Amino acid sequence: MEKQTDMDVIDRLRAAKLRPTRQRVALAHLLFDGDIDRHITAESLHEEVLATGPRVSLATVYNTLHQFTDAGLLREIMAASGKTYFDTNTADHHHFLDAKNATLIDIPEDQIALAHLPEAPAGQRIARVDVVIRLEDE
Amino acid sequence: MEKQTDMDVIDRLRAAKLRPTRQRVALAHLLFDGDIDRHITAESLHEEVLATGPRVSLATVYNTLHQFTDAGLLREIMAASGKTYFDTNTADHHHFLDAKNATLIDIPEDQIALAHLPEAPAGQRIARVDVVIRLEDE
DNA sequence: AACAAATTTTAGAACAGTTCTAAAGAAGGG
DNA sequence: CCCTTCTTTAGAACTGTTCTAAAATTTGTT
Ligand SMILES: [Mn+2]
Ligand SMILES: [Mn+2]
Ligand SMILES: [Zn+2]
Ligand SMILES: [Zn+2]
Repeated sequence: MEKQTDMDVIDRLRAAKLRPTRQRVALAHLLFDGDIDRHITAESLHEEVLATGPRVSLATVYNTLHQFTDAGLLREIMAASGKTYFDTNTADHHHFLDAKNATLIDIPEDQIALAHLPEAPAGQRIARVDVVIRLEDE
Repeated sequence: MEKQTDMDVIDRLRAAKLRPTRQRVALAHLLFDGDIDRHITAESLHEEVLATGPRVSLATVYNTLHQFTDAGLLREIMAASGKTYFDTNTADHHHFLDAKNATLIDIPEDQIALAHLPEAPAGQRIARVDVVIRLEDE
C-alpha cells in the first residue's frame, strides 16, 4: 500500500461510491499511505491534515471518518475515555489501551485467544467481541 | 445483602470514610440492597432516587458514584456510546453489551476464558482486562 | 466551455455526558 | 451550642460529537 498516487486513492474512493474531493483525497492519503496500521481520533487527524494538506473542517473529518467506516475502510473503536478511535486495521483484532497517552496498540493476533465464547442471550447474536487490555506504568 | 437497614448502610459508609449523609444513604440503599448486581449510569440512578427518595442533585450522584468507586464498592466501566456505567459487581468479570438498549449484562465467570494473555509492552503492566461482547438482534 | 443537478464542505449552533465552581447547608467533635 | 470540616447544590463550563443550512465543489450534459 506504500505511497499511493492520487489516482490510487481516487480509485479507492470511487469504489466506495464517494466523490474524490480534495479533502477526502488528503485524508485518505494520511490514513492509508504506508503499511502501518493507525488508530486515530477525529481531532488528531484534523490536526494532522491541517499541518500538511488543504484546509479541512473538523465536521468534514467526522463525516469522512464515518463514510470510510461505512465503506469498510475503517473500523470504529470506542475504547474508553469518551473518545472514539478509528482503526485502519479492519481485521478482527484486540487492543492494549495506554490510558496515560490515550493510545491504542494492536495486540498481535497470535498473542491472545478467547478460549470459549459464552452463548448470547435468547433472541440475540454476537455482533463483535472487543478485548481491551488496559496498561499502567510498571 | 438483602434489605439493609439504615444502620447497615451507615456502617458501610463509615468504613469507607464517608459521612453518612441523607443523600449517600439513599443512593447506597438503591445500589446495594438486594442481591442483584446492577449496571447503572449517573443519569439512571439520579432518576431512580428522585422517584423514591430525598432530593439529590445530579452533581451529588456523580460525586457519590466516584467516591464509592474509589472505596472499592463499585467498578467503573466505559463500555461504549459515551456513557460511563458503574457496576455493583466489583469482581473481575466481563460483559455483554446490548447496544440497542444501552444495557450491560454480566457474563457468568465460567462461560468465558481468555486462553493466554499477551505480554504487556516494556515498562508497562496489565492493569485490567475488559471483554465486551456486543450483541445484535437475531 | 457553460450550465444545471447532485453532492460535499463549512462555520457555527446545538447537544450529551461529565466536571467544575463557589456559595449555602449539614455533620460531627468539643 | 459552636466551630470546623465536609458535603451538597445550581448553574456554568467543558469535551467530544452531531446537526443545520448556506456556500462551494464536483460531475454529467450540452
Ligand atoms: Mn459512527
Ligand atoms: Mn471516575
Ligand atoms: Zn487496531
Ligand atoms: Zn458487571
